[in-house]
Amino acid sequence: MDIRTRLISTAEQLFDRHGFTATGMDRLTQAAGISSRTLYKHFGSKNGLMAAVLNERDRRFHRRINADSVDALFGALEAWFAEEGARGCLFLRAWGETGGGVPEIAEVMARHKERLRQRIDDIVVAEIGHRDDELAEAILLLFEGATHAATYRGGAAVDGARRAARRLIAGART
Amino acid sequence: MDIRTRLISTAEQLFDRHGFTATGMDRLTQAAGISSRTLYKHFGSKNGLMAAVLNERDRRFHRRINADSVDALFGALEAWFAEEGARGCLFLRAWGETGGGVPEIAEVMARHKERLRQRIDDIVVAEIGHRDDELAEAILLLFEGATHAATYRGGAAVDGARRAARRLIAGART
DNA sequence: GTACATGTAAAGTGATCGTTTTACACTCAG
DNA sequence: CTGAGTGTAAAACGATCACTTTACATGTAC
Repeated sequence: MDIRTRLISTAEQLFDRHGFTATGMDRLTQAAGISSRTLYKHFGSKNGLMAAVLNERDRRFHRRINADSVDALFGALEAWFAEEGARGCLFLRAWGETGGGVPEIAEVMARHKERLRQRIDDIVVAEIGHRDDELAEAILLLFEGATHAATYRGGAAVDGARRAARRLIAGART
Repeated sequence: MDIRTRLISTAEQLFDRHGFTATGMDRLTQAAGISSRTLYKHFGSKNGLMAAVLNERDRRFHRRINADSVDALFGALEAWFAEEGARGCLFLRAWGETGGGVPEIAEVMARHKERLRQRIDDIVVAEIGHRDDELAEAILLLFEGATHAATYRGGAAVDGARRAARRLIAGART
C-alpha cells in the first residue's frame, strides 16, 4: 500500500479513537511503521496531517452517503456507524480541539458541511420534486443529531432520525 | 468569590474555547490566579477538574433549559448560545478527547444526556397530553443537531430545529 | 557511475505536559 | 500558645510533546 494512504488511514483511526491532541506523533509513526522524517516530508506538520486525514475522510464519507432518498441517506449513516463506530463528527471534533484556530482545519470542516447540505438539498428535490429550504434544514439537523446522539444512544438515534425525516417529508408532500 | 467556584468557571471557559487537552494546568492556574498546589488539593487531578467542570455545567445547563414547551426549550437554547457561544456539546467533546476512557467523565456525560432526555419527555407530555417516545426521540435529535450545527450555521440551526419540532408536534396532536 | 529521490534508524532540539515537593505565611479553634 | 487548616510562590519531577538533525541504505534514471 502507498505510504501516504497507509499513514492517513492509520492516523484517522487513532485520531478518531483517542482524540487528536492526545495522539502523539511517536504513536502515529510507530503504528504506521514509518519514520518521523518521512511523515514530516509528506505532511509538514501535525496540523497538515490532520487536514489531510480530514480531506480524505470527507471524500470517503460523501462517496458512501451518495443517496437519493432520506431512507437511503440514513441507511448509509447506519452502515457507516456499524463499520466505523459512532464517536461524533470528526470534523467538529478537530475544530473543537484546535479551538477553531487552525485555518486549514476550519476550511476542511466548512467545506465538508457545505457538501453535506448540498447533498441533502438534492435528496429533498428527489423526494418532493422541488426545493424546500426549511425541510432540508430539518433533515440536516436530524442527520447531525443522529451523528452525535449515536455515540450514547446507538443505532436507535439513526432510526429515530429516519422516522422523523419521513414524517416531515410526508407533511411537505401534501 | 469562592476559590472552587472561581477555578471551575475559569476552567470551563478555557476548556470550551481551546479544548481540554490543549489547555494546560499552568494556563489554568495562571488564569484563575491560583497556585497549582491548591488546585490539586481541591480536584486531585486534571480529570478530576474536568469532571467537576462538567458537573457544574450540567447543573447550570439544566437550570436554564427548564422549559415546558418546545418553543421555550429552543428559545432557552438560543439564549444559551447567544451568551456562551456555540462550540458543540462540551460533554461529548470531553468524552471524545479522552477516548471515552475516563470513567468519571463518561459517567457525567451519560447522566447529562439522560436528564436531557427526561426533560424532553416531560415537555412532550405538556405539549400533547401523553407520552410519545418517538416524538421525544425526534425532538432530542433536533436539539442535539441544533447544538452542533449552530457551530457552523449559527442561530439559523436553532430556528430550523424549533420549526421542525413544531411541525412534528402538530402532526402528533391530530 | 554518479546523482537524485525516497526511505530508515536514532539521537537531540527546547518546550511543555501533569504532578509533586519544599519552604513559608496567615487564620482561627482549643 | 499551639497545631491544624488553607493558602502562596517557585522549583523540580520524569515523561512526553512536535519537530529537526545526522548518518546511512536503497533503487532508479541519465
